[in-house]
Order: sequence, then C-alpha cells, then structure tokens
Amino acid sequence: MTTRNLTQDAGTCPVQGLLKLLSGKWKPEIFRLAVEAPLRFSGLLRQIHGSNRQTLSLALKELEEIGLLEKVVIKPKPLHIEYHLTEKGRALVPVFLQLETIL
Amino acid sequence: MTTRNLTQDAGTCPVQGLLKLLSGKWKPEIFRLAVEAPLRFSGLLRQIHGSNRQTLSLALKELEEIGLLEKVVIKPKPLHIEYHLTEKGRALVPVFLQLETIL
DNA sequence: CCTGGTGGTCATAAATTTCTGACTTATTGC
DNA sequence: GCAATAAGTCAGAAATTTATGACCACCAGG
Repeated sequence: MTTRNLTQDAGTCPVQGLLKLLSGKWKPEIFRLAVEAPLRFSGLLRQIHGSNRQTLSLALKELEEIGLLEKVVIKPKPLHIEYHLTEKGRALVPVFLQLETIL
Repeated sequence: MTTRNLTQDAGTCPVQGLLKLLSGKWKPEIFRLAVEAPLRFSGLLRQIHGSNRQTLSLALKELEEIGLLEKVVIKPKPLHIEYHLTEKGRALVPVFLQLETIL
C-alpha cells in the first residue's frame, strides 16, 4: 500500500485530471443511469430534471472521449442513437462503490 | 458486484456529491501532498504554483469537513498549524490508485 | 521600531460552467 | 400538409468558481 505511484512527476497530480473528467454537474448521474441501461439523448433530458440539452450533449461527448461510454447508432433511418457503458465504464463501478463506503 | 447500491433513491446520485467534494481546482493536489507529509498553509502556497490563499483556505476547510484532513495546532505561541491526513484520508489512497489504473 | 514570517479574512474582479431559448435536419403519424 | 419526436447546434445570459489585492493580529530578529 505504497503511495509512491501517487507522486509521479513533481508538481502534477494525476488524480486531479481524472477527477476533473468525472466531475461536472451531470456526469456522475449520467454514468449511474448508463450502468443500469443504455441511454438515449431525449431520454436523459426527461429523466434528469434540471438538466439541459447543451450540458448533457457536452457531458456525453466527454464521457465518450474518456472511454466510459460508447455512442452506438442503432438505426439511421428513423435516427436512433444509444450510449452504452464500455468495459472501462464497468470497471469503474466497484471503485465508486468503494468510494461510497469510505466517505 | 451488483450495481443496486448505486441506485438508491430515485433521481439522486450518491457519487455526484462525493465527487463534488473531492473536486475543485486544488483539492486533489492538496490531498496528494498531505499523503506525503503534514501540510502548512504557507508551505502549500509556495508549493502549489498558481494557487492563492483564498482558494487554498477554502479547500482545506472543505477537506477538513469531509474528514480527510485534520487541523492540528502544533504550537500556539509562535502560531504553528499543521494539516494531517486522517484514517479516512488514508483509506482513500488505494481507491485513487485504482482509479489511475482504470482511466 | 521596522521588516518578515505565519495564518488567515474580506470585497471584488475575472474566468469557467451551466442554462435558456431559438434554430436545424430528418422521419413518422394523422 | 401539419405536428411531433429524435438528436443535436449556436449565441448569449446567468450562476458558480477561482483569483487578486488589501488588510489583521501575533510573534521574532536585528
């Protein structure tokens, strides 16, 4: 249980960036919903009260970029898109559960 | 490895609040330094380039409130204060290390 | 007595994030 | 043809976070 790995390059905190990616007003909530079932843009808008298109759109993009969600075109004709949790995303679940037990 | 615990009360994400407490521009960096050694206010100001009194002061208060740091008066006469990592804080280290391996 | 360090607070300014409302392209149902 | 849904984008406003500079009280050294 060394803490050396936490102290890589002088002056920069690796966790700082990670947390930044995971924070943002709606990202944790989006992530949680994605753990339960695939997401659709319009569905999120209805499920997450107080949220808005703009921010959700950005959050989905960012979660995709980190590799936690994957954008899947189910049908292009009557446009149907779904956001699926990736392997990486599933790997994050136990970490979050552990976080809850500590704090 | 159920995800039920992540889905407590409808509409609220437990992790959302936790991440909010851990995020903030300098909190992760402060935490990391605290893992290495006890902190002093003026020391932080020198170590963390680009930070400022106000924000550090607030961050320390918040980290104290969550219970990750403890404010210790070493000497009152020539005022000497230190912020020590708590048990809870130490418990967080492996979680952060796990986070790094995933993302 | 003057300068410098420690440990802050306070009001305000600047920067960043989030929200609002309008608008887009394409498809289905009536 | 008209309205509705899906999945967004865009510009600008509002809210939240972070930074700046001034200021306080206390102690120590020269």
